[in-house]
Amino acid sequence: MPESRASRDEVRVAVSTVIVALRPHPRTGTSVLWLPLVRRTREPFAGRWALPGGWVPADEGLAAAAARNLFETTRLQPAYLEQLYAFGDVGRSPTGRVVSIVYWALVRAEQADAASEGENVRWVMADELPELAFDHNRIVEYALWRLRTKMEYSRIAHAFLGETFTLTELRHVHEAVLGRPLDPANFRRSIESSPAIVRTDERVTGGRHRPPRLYRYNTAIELADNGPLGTP
Amino acid sequence: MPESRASRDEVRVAVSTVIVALRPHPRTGTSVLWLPLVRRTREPFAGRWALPGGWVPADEGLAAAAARNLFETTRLQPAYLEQLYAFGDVGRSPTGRVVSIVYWALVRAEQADAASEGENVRWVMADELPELAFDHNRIVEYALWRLRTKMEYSRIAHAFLGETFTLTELRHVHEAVLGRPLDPANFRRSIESSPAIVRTDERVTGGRHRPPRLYRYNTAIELADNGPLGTP
DNA sequence: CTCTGTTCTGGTTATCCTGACCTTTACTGA
DNA sequence: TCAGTAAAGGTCAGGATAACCAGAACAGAG
Repeated sequence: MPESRASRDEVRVAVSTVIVALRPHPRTGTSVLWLPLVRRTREPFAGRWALPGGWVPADEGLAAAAARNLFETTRLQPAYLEQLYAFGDVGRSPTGRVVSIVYWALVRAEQADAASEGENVRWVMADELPELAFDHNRIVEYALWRLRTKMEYSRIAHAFLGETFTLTELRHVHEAVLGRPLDPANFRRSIESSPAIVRTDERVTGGRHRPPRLYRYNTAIELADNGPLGTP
Repeated sequence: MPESRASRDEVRVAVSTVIVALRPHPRTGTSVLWLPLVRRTREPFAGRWALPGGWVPADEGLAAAAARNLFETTRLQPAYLEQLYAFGDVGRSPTGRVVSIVYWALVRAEQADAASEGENVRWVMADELPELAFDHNRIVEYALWRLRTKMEYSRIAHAFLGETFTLTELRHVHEAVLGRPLDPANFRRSIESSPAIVRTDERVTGGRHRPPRLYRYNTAIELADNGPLGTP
């Protein structure tokens, strides 16, 4: 939520985005969830960390406004963007009534590494969040819950990976999101029975082990069932 | 969406509600989904049917505004109210930019029967909708999809029934929502294995058959997993 | 060249869940 | 007393899942 233009009898509309990336834990090295925060430069909550966002102009769609604000503050262009929830309690902002349409985005690890991290943008681990401005802690909590439940029936893991990937890479994404280890053999079976992911003939050599095959998403199949809205 | 107060550079916030009730089909007699529509009295779309709704005042929460608008236009007080989606495309309304926070509500059959149905409020079957104002057909379509997918893991069927109910009544609710018949024996097993619904010792006599037992929801258990927001 | 550690890959088994179907029970109304 | 109806409970096969085991294929050390 950006600067305030307080006024009575007016409901202002903002967009905020919860962005999630997969990066290694600094100590254990296992992949965990990270998200970028921006430092607020104005009141209210000046100096506090918050989710990237801004006001919605009259001539721009909600998703477009979320993506634009995200790019302007962090230079990130997410591989996945989905509406999460509209937060509109009366007391959310001390400077007037604000309804925030919150979006939820995933970025690939390469993008996250290349993203500008300066004075006012910082990546933090999802389970080590500081106290955020407004009700943003609650928003992040809800976003992570949605991520965990959605992973099961959708192909959102795709957003974290490149065009091709090994089964172990894909399994690491699932493990990071779900927070528990998965059996490699069973995971392989569940993926190979799904038409959304196809095996290629390519292999990856160079590791001290049997070379794994590369897989890719089957773009012809749309498995994620988001209902009549397509990608709501 | 109510009357327009067109102005440039301003994003107005409205709430609309998709309300669903279970009532018998006029010919077949089986229970199907119905929803109440209100006739628009002003431009744009004057004379067309639309979802009940209105503007959000600065001092009222989103869910509260949805419930109040719903009561004022239809006298309905839903047993269940949940946020569905925020629709905010630029061209939704011909009279300026409007972001509609759409809620989704269920009412019991008794309430639906007692509801005022006059010149400007009419109940229609979900699969025989007329052409609605704005993008409301698309909104209803999405709401019904959510209802069908959510029925599986939640206790929302409760909203359609009273305190106690027989398994057949509960099964009829599920059948109406899913649109297909369910095996009574298997349905019984799935319900009895769930801790959310408990069997009482009461029976219902009067039918020309073995008297069924009454069941009730276990209020101590919160099975519906709506995440950290509780009832988002 | 052989050995070893690692991960990939495929297979087996027990278990749970689901759907389809059948039988018995218990009531009302003719 | 009988017929009709729906409740209630049981069986059984098939599919999905989880846990576990074993061989295959590489890189690097010695």
